[in-house]
Amino acid sequence: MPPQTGESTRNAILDAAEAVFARHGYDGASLRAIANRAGVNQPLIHYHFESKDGLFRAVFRRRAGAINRQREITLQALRLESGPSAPVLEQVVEALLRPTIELGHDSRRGGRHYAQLVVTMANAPDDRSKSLIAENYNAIARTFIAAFRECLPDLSPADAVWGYLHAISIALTLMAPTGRAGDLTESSDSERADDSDIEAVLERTVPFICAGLRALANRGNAGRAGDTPSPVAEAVAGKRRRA
Amino acid sequence: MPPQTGESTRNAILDAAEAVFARHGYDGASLRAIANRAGVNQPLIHYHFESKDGLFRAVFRRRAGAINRQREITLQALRLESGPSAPVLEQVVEALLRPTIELGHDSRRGGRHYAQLVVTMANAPDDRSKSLIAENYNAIARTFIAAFRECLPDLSPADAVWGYLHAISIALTLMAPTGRAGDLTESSDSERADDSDIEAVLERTVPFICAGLRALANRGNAGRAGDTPSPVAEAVAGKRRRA
DNA sequence: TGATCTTGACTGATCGATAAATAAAGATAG
DNA sequence: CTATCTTTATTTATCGATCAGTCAAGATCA
Repeated sequence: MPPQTGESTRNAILDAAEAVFARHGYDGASLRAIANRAGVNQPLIHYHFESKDGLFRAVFRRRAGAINRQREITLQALRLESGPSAPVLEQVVEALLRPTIELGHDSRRGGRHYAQLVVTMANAPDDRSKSLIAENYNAIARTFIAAFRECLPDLSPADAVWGYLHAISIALTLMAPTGRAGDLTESSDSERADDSDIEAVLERTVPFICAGLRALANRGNAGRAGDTPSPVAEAVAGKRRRA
Repeated sequence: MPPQTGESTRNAILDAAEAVFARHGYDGASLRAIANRAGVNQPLIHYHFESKDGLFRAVFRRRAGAINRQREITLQALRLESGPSAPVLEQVVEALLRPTIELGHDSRRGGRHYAQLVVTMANAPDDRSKSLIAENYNAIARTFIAAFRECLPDLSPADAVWGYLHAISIALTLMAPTGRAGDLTESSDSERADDSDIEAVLERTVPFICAGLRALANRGNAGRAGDTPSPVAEAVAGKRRRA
């Protein structure tokens, strides 16, 4: 094979690595399998990326910025649009979710594989995963936690953190569609739960998260006022000390 | 070493395997590391569990039933308590969450390690993970999806599935506390977000999920009535076709 | 000429798995 | 009560395969 631009083979290796790492994890992925999938030979990976660890970090670095840049641009636009008042919570939550979900559903490019990789790493306990997640996602987390509190002034700092983590938990699962939603739909049901339709997913998920965030904001200052439809506080707090 | 009862060494191996699998994943875990941690030698694992895969499945099987049994017992008690009317949604959601969160915070026994294992497997794309998750958690999923619809008659079957998946996404993340909640709290904040306090976590998470479920139930039939505090539908549905 | 890529061979380590020997406990028989 | 056999539990030693990483020697293009 004649030498390519250099950049194109690099990307071919990264694409292959993204897919193999996503499917088999860091330890389960072999450089031989990656080289084979990329149509190159194994020493070339060391030529370009030094080591297996270097390749893994390169895979992550290539995609990491893109999502967060898109999130921040959208959020900035929402701030301009709303002027001095706070932006609409629904739009803020959508700005947080949409880039990840769209990437996860992008099967032409390797987006789906990267999505799977992030989901796994976000919940992995090893140092490599934790450091890469923190490096790439703590800044954007703080940005959106602050935005939540702009929309909901009653939301305490700690509750904003919890709300963000809940939102991200949901978003991560939606990034890597497994088809489980369809599996759990009974055959007798009129409509199937389809995790491949981005807009349908967002129309169900954004209101879910926004309602949850508003509930956190109203927690405490609603107190024992009778306007909440159920005896929530006692049921949760008072119950259980015996299993 | 004299031969033990057999059962005690089996459990020692399972405990060690649970911890090592949780930390390094299936491929990253070596039978030698597991044997070393268990205080036995490596071939004994094959004597008791046939193969690495057999050991892994045994680890999973040992814990899988316990959580779901506890969930079903609690749900059954709620049904008896409420009589002919539907049980309180908050209590149903708590019945779903509490066993997993308690297990994840149980550091004396290996519960924390198993929790970490489940979180990883729930989002992993390989066949072993998917089949084990489906075998052990699809039945309980259908039970709680049905319970949600009892509490919220307006909740469509598909929305109940989505609500359940969202709830489980959150619960899974809470099972394996990473301390990220504390990391994301600013030092200036009055209260820290602490993921180690089970009751505090539940008091924030149960209302979040219940509010989300109710929002899904009210989706559509609330329509353009002015009682919802924000222009939700248009903002989510109409926006975006340009990035 | 120099950057890019291929080929092939090799190292040292580690992996899952197996075979064979052994030690203790329990049953059985004289 | 004791000698023998069986079963279960465990160890030592080792096999073949595979892994990441290295090196040397060349090939192909700009």
